[in-house]
Amino acid sequence: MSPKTKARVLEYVAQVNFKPNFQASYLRTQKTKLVGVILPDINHDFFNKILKGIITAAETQDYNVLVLCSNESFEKEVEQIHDLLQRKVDGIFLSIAKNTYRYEHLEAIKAANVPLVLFDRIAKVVNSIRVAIDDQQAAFMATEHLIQQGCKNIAHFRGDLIPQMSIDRFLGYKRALEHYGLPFHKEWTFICAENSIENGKMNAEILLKSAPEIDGLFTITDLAAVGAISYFKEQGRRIPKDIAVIGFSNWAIAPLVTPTLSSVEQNGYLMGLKVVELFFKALEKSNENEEPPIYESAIIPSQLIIRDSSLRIKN
Amino acid sequence: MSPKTKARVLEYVAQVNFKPNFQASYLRTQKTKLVGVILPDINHDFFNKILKGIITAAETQDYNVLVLCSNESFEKEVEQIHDLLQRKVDGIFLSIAKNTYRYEHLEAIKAANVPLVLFDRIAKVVNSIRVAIDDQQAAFMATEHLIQQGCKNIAHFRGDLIPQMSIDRFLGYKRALEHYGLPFHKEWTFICAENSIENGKMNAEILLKSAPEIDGLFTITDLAAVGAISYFKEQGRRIPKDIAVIGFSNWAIAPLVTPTLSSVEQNGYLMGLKVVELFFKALEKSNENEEPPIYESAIIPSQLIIRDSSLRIKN
DNA sequence: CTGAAAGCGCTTACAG
DNA sequence: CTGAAAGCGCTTACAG
Repeated sequence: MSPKTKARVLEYVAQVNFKPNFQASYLRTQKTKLVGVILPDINHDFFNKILKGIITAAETQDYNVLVLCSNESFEKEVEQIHDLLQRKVDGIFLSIAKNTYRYEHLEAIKAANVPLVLFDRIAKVVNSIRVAIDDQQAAFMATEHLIQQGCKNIAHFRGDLIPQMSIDRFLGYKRALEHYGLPFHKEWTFICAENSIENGKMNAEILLKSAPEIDGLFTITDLAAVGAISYFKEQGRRIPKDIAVIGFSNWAIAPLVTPTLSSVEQNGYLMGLKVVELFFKALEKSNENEEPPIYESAIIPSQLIIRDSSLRIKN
Repeated sequence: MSPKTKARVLEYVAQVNFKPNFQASYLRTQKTKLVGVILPDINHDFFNKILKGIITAAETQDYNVLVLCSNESFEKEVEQIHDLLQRKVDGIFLSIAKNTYRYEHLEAIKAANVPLVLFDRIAKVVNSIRVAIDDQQAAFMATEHLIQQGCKNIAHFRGDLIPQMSIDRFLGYKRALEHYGLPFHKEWTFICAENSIENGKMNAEILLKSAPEIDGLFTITDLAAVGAISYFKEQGRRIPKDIAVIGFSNWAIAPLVTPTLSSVEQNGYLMGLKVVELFFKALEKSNENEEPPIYESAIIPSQLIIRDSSLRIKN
């Protein structure tokens, strides 16, 4: 091909704006430039921030993101994993559903040699790339804060029994009580089966009737805290003077409710960026074909956001 | 092939759980079973509900959804449309960015013979499938409600000048004033350039200083309403007695703020389902190859949610 | 260095 | 009705 011809061809390519067809190039390269994300919930502040981080970071490398929603259903999660494998995505990012306790579907991902990144809702028994916050430590901080505000009888609304994050936040709460020499009453821990205001309200009612001496509450979600506060107020308890409350996740509603809600901020956007970063690293390494693979993990820092619902001592 | 062999083959197929490779079958069928969605914003209650509807409906037909975010940028939107076309998605669902006022990129979609569904943020000049609410009518209802609550001097915080929805809500407001014989003061209409509480606060300050006689406010978003209310309260105005306020979109925060915020509920989930439904219809029709194509549209009903911020007359 | 050919995993049109 | 072959749009290994 003469340089002249070459120039003409290149010019033509630019002119018609030729772009290779990803679908076709897959057959040779075995790369789809697609990643799949499975979220347990879509109408969810925190997962949305993560999603935004994932989409933003993926785009920088010409990756597109398939978004699926398991609706907190284990069966759906399994099905969707297999759909994504069939799609031949280059990576799968998963936050596991609340009632997922078996992990064959995750092993299938590994068997297919597809990088798996677990985020936020991770499974400790599955070896994989992980991005999460240190829930235990964050819950410790939140409980410690209530103690420092003078609370002596601190209750906890936890999540379901299975999810690791729910266990860890509970353990952080318990550890803080022990650390500061406060008694742990197991009947002051309630389960919020679903993430809703109503659930928080309901638990608050049972709690207050059985243990009126409560003066502090740490809840696994902000919605539960909002529900609890609304019940406490109905019952004439002053927040934070009679009962100090702190939630978790720092949802958009936290600064808007009355009193404004203290919470633990998790940087979801950063978490999303990190998920993609570790995925790209794994992709590179997969070329080197190390055996056994080494899975990187990342802990995203979380921080206390103190607002009116727990602030008794002002300076 | 003997029936026996056939049975054995089918058995084997079931046994190894054979699934065709979508990527490869595309080459022949020219169908990717992928649709692309471009949202102007991801951390956004309403768009999230739409997204959930889209993902849910698409899944029932084995379609997967690529989610992109234009971040309200026209340039990004153009780029992402071309990415999706390169991906050979079977359909594109778009809610256009605030500052989009040229539509060559949408014409490119049509030229590529890819069904386009515009939702929520539609462009009236582009002929395509559309799913939206009747913004003008909804804004009329909201303003009418304030009038019925006895407001005489009603201000409006509108959106940017370009988006159709922003224009329509403004027109609905204006039409209601006219219909009920109230004067329209153009200096009582303010632009909320961004969807934030701060913006609402800021506009409320200017408004109250220039027109202290204001006794009603209709805002284009709930966040703007929340901001305005907080400023009014700081200034000692009682809500709704001195100033009645109604927002738009009925975000999750609306029932949680104090006073609870009246708003216009838009059923985002239903809108998402409808987007996919009209897309599937268009797919079927495209086989019939009608010329010129007829674009179906759907109007999703919206409804007033009256809460404390505007309710003066209780019965 | 260049260019033609093979092959990725399917589907479909066609020959037998 | 069955089965072999062609072809979708790329990339890559290879022959010239």
